[in-house]
Amino acid sequence: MSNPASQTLTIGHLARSAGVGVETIRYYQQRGLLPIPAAAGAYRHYPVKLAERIRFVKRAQELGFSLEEISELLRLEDGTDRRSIRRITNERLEQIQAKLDDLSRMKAALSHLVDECEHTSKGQPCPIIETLSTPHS
Amino acid sequence: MSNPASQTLTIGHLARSAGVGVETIRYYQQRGLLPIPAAAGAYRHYPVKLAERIRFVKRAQELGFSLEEISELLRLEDGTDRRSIRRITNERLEQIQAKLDDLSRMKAALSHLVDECEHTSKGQPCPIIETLSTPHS
DNA sequence: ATAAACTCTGTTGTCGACCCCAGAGTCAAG
DNA sequence: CTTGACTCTGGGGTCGACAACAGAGTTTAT
Repeated sequence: MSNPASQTLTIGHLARSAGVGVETIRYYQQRGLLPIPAAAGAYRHYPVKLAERIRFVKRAQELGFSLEEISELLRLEDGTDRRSIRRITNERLEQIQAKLDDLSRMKAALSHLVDECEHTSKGQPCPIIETLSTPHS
Repeated sequence: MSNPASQTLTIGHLARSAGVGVETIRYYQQRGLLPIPAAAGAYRHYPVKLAERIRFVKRAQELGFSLEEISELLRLEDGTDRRSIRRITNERLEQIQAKLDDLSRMKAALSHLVDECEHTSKGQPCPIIETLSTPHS
């Protein structure tokens, strides 16, 4: 405890304070999302501020950003290059839209099939199996 | 070519005729999605019919079924147990709906942010970065 | 008859985002 | 000063659906 400011934590405390596992932190370090502080003594001392950075990452993940995209965002973290930030975010939006369209198609197709399956007589083959069995519509 | 009916193919021909790679077929065999024909001679002879089964799998995958779910469906392939087939399909539909809701939330959040980012003055911090940096809304 | 192309079995690698373990060293409390 | 909880490095394992490769044997076309 010879730190002047003492605004540092061990990796375990940092992990708990950010709500992640220790391995997550180490993984982020490897990926370049977090700096690796120089070891003072045998253990490293992590600035408290890093907890914010970790939560940044976690929130971005909840919005569907990949760690790759997030490290791009982190490089722009000062917020000055808004055009780039919007570009990344818009790319994400396009991916989301594509996935939404995809899923909507699936949903429509499947609910249609369930519907048909419920309304065709028992003599007929099951439309779900039928559809999967024959060249695609 | 001493086959009587000769309705068989080598694995490579089967793969091409079904539009997949040889490894895919072997993988499906391991997973129990495809039977492993007894080897006649050194190579195995694959009934042409298997191509249909493979395409069944592929179409089901396009609709978002996992191989695990697909093997359930294959066990019901005769189409007699429609209730089970509908159950599986409905489960899939629920998963799809959940994912749709998820993505819609993300989309709303992100487009809102992009919008804000475009309309706040340059002196202010970028709202996208801001949002990612502070406790979640 | 020979070469190209294929098949067989079995193993390993890929992607993404971690989790878990081992073994050795270290720190803080009692 | 001991004990227990922690940290360090380095490795391996996980999930899903394959792809790639190795090395040996086989078939087919020329």
